[in-house]
Amino acid sequence: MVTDGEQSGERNRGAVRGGGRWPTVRGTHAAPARATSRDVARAAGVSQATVSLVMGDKWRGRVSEARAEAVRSAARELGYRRNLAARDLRLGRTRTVLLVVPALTNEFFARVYAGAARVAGEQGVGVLLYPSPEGIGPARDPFASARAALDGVIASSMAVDSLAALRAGGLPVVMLDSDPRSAEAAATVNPDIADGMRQVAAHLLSLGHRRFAHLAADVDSWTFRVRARALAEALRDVPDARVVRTEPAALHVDAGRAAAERVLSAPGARPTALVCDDDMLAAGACKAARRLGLRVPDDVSVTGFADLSLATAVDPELTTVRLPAEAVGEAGMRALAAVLDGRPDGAAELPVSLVARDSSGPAARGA
Amino acid sequence: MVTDGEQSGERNRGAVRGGGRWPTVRGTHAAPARATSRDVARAAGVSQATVSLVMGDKWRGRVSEARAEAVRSAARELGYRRNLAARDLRLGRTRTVLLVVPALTNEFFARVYAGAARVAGEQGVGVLLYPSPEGIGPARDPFASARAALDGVIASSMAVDSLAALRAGGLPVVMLDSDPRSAEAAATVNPDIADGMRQVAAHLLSLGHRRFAHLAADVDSWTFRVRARALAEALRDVPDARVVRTEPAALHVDAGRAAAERVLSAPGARPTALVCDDDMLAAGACKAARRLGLRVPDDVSVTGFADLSLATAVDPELTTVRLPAEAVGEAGMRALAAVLDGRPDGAAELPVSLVARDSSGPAARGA
DNA sequence: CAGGGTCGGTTTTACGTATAACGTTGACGC
DNA sequence: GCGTCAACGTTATACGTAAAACCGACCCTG
Repeated sequence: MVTDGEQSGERNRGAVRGGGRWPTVRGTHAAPARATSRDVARAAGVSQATVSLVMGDKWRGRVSEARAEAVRSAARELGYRRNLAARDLRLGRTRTVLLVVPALTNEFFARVYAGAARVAGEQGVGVLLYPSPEGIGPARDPFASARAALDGVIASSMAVDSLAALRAGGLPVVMLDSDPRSAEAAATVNPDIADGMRQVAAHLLSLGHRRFAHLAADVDSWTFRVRARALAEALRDVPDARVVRTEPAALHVDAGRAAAERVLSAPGARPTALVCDDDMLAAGACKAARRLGLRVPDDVSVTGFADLSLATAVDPELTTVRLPAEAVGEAGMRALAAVLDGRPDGAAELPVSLVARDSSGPAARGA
Repeated sequence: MVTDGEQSGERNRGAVRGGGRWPTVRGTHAAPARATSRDVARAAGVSQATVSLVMGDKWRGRVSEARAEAVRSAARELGYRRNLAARDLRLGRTRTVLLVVPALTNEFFARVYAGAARVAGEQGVGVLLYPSPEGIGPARDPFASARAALDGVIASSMAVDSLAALRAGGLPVVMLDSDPRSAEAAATVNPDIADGMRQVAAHLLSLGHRRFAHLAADVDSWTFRVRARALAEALRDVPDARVVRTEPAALHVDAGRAAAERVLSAPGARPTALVCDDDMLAAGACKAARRLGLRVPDDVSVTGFADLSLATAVDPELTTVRLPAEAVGEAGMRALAAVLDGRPDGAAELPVSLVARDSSGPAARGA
């Protein structure tokens, strides 16, 4: 039934190739010599095409259960794994997506990446990173570092100001932290930022705070605009609540410290609560308070955003909003996979939660 | 000279394929329809093989300068880029390496990754990450998440206790932060940890410190063993210098705080300087000091290791040893590339430098 | 002038997979 | 008993590249 001996010459050649192709490093270096679908076919007594069908899970009405099982067990026996290069070549795809984030050294994005990479690993796709060398800010040429072909793009709105360059490549794009109504993206994934800020406001209001300062980040992106708007809306209905907005500060501890020093030493009634756009700014605000001889939270409360590890490294530990960074990455990757499969995906919104720690407390009486 | 019309049917089929293969997402979606080496060959009036030679930069004595230039300009004209899937298939390689690090959320490793990814990008290779889900600690099955074929591995000694599992795959391995004399790795890349610790010791000695505590990390890996040894050796020749070693603490701020509290409140003469294995431990030590009513650096000096962004986020800012994390990643990637090219690479040692900030100061007199 | 080398290319082939196109075998209705 | 159809597989082919094998022409050398 199965022609057997005729192909042995071909196999021998394969062995020779294996020996020559792998340079012997440091003396010993075994050639992997992986099994191909043809090897599996031979072992299972079927044709190569059948193996492809079974391994690709496309055999529903085309291969009998018995043969399918034979193929699977032969594959297991030989340790067969599909050659991804050959598969990609045949399918004309890349199994590679580009993740555009401002900076990996920002823990939030490192965690977004970790989440995306985990899902990508499950799906057998690779994640290329566009490492913006300059930190937070628009990436000039997202393709500069990724000359390789791509299947799709996941981008943070903090790294790209316009999708024009990305769309020019004709690639589907999933946006993170961006306006869900943006029609440019194939899908969007956002933590529920507005809700987070509402929780912060409710927390501080319940502690008796009425004079707020909003320590804003200087990044012009959806996620920060939402913070500002949500805070303003949450305080609108409280009769005696007031909020001043500092001039925007760069996303660094030191910029946060400088901005906080200014607002805390400004003339007039001092705010009793500093609502910061990010944990790094909040850490800076705590430093500022200490330098001015103020105690946190006795004299002034401080809240952050993100819940980075930094939040518990500083003293006092920060009250902050925990953003599901890993989940953002995971959802982004899944959304892109869906789009690539032709299933259009909509806008996902992920829940967030307030973590109350030591940097917030009751408002000082009559201060 | 070049047969021209005969192949047009083939090309037409290609166009049809392009239309069918790319699912139309959200209405408009242009098919990329990339140029192949054969298209370039036709445009330049040469054979496909010649294009391959020229693009692969292997034409030194095999193709005339005139033709090579013709090929290059035709390629530029058509926007030709090599199809990596086809290339990989032909060469039997993967252009993918695995980076095994304890955790991306550890800023040090995020920076190592960033460096490696940058070099990898230049070389057109992808970097797969083994994301150890449990934080610092040995990775059980480095291949579990990376079922794809690999060309090589870069691993931190903090993530793998033994190379056995990696070597079993028959892959070349570059080790980071590991014993350079280890014969198992094809190459090693290390920051000059010993020198860093010597600089710390010299700095503190010059400030008059004589009673030291070494706040050690509980990770059993080369990089931490070297810290301990180098500190001991640096103090050996100083007559009245004494160093106590705390029981090892996990690499977290909180563990550092707990260990520091113990050593600072132990009976007997209190150490005037806390030498910590990592910035996170140092941050914890500062918290501990404050809780015990001690001032840093007036009552006790604290030093860290790594120079993470955390070092300047806490108050006071940490005196620490700056480790060239990005450079470690870059060197690791280059070393692996060298090994893969058959050029064996040795042990690289990268310079480090002490950054003196506010957490270290003159030893308290007679304390 | 024969024999060999070198230069500058081309032809051909194989990498391993997915899938369109094409048999083969029976069962079944009429 | 014959056409039809479905179920089950197989054959053949193309994806785009790299490189081995081949080949003509020209040059040198004895």
